[in-house]
Amino acid sequence: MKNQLTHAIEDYLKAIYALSVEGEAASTTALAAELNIAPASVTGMLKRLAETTPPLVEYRKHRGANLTPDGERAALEVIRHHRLLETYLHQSLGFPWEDVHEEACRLEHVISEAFEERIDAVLGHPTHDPHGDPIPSPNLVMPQEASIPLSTLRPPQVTTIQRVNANDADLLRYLDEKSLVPGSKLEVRAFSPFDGNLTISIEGAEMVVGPAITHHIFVEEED
Amino acid sequence: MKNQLTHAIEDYLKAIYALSVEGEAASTTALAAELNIAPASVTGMLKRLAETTPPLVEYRKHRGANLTPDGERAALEVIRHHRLLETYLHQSLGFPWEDVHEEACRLEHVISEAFEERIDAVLGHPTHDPHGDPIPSPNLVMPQEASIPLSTLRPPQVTTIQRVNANDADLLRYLDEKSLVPGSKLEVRAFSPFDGNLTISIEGAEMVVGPAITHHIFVEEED
DNA sequence: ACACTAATTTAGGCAAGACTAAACTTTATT
DNA sequence: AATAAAGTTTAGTCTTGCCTAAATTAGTGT
Ligand SMILES: [Mn+2]
Ligand SMILES: [Mn+2]
Ligand SMILES: [Mn+2]
Ligand SMILES: [Mn+2]
Repeated sequence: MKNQLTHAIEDYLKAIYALSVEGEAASTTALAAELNIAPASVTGMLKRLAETTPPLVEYRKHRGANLTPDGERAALEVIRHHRLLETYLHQSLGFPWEDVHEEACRLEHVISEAFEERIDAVLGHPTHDPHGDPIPSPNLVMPQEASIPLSTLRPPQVTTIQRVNANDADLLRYLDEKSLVPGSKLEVRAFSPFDGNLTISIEGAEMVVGPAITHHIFVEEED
Repeated sequence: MKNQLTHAIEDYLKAIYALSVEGEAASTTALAAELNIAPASVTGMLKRLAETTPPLVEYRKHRGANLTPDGERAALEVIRHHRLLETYLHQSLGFPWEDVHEEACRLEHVISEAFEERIDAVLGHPTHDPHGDPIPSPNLVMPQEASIPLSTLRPPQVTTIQRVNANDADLLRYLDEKSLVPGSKLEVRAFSPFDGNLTISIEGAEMVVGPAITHHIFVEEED
């Protein structure tokens, strides 16, 4: 059962997990883009992943890939490592939040279960990483949470930032400066049609933010 | 200058460093034993390491390998990572000292300079790892320290444990139990010829230890 | 000097993971 | 339904890092 997965395989599984939300298969090109690998290479790897014992993905030519239960478990294990590491790097080692992803992406493949347990304990069993993404439980269940893009809100509206979905370090640094981080309360004051700008007030300050930003910020869902 | 070294290469350089104390070249077999790799494979790697730009080792057929200045710098960088990590795992994350080596051996190849600096700062710039080995300075100078095997002492003698040289986890666990760790003061009370046993008192307790143990314990040198 | 042994190298192979170029499907457009 | 565009797969190569078996070299004792 405990077959040693390579770093490469773990990254593939993680990417497939991320791209196959809602049961949709992850396409070859999407994976290639996500992983920065040529599409041809992805095809090769998907075939291998579908033929391991036990198979880690279900793969149909030209249709893309889905994780098998085994594959999903392996993916969640890596994601748990990743998110715990991000949290640890940020909270305990003082890494700026825009830097944690890259470091965690290397460490995630290498830490032992003992390491995982220790940082989990030191952090007090956190439920979310610094970007607001939920951390899978020790028995690998991913908490299901609903949130909607800030870009879809219309004034007047008060809400709280749940999650920030961005990889670009510069954008993350900017968001941090403006307090556009998980936990921040904000009020949507105005909406401009055509350009989709929102006027919001957050932490006492008022600001206008365009869709290139509001698209990446997820807030609590209304009832 | 900053060529990306692979994990495998880093482990070779570290092993060559360890085996080539006093300028002696590291032999193929010794490296093979240290790295758990077939001698033939070691030969192949040594040739590659001697032909990189810049060369990392100086290699002469049947004569073994020495590090070039570039190779030594790379080795010291990895050793610094390793020893800082061991210290961190032990002190900050509460890993038992017999487990830190294995974990550090994987992490050492993967942490960034930022990570290195953070844990160094959190630990207060430690000079020695949990086994008493000196940590190379940030600019990669290895402190030179003299110590002698406990097995060479003869009563009566009082000394302090400086360093423990062992990889076996069971032995390390045992030593820890008996307070045979760096920093412990001890008194050599008696020596048995033929079997080489030493009677020592440490932390109030008296005990007899054989050469299989005293060989691995290094104490401060007399003047 | 010679032969035996231990250490080392050579030769040939394999698996993982990547790439490019070319061929082929699927999907979208007209 | 025909065709163009986009997406995907096949085929062939490369590098890294390891392996085993066989050949060779160095070192030692006589
Ligand atoms: Mn990764
Ligand atoms: Mn884990
Ligand atoms: Mn290592
Ligand atoms: Mn470093």
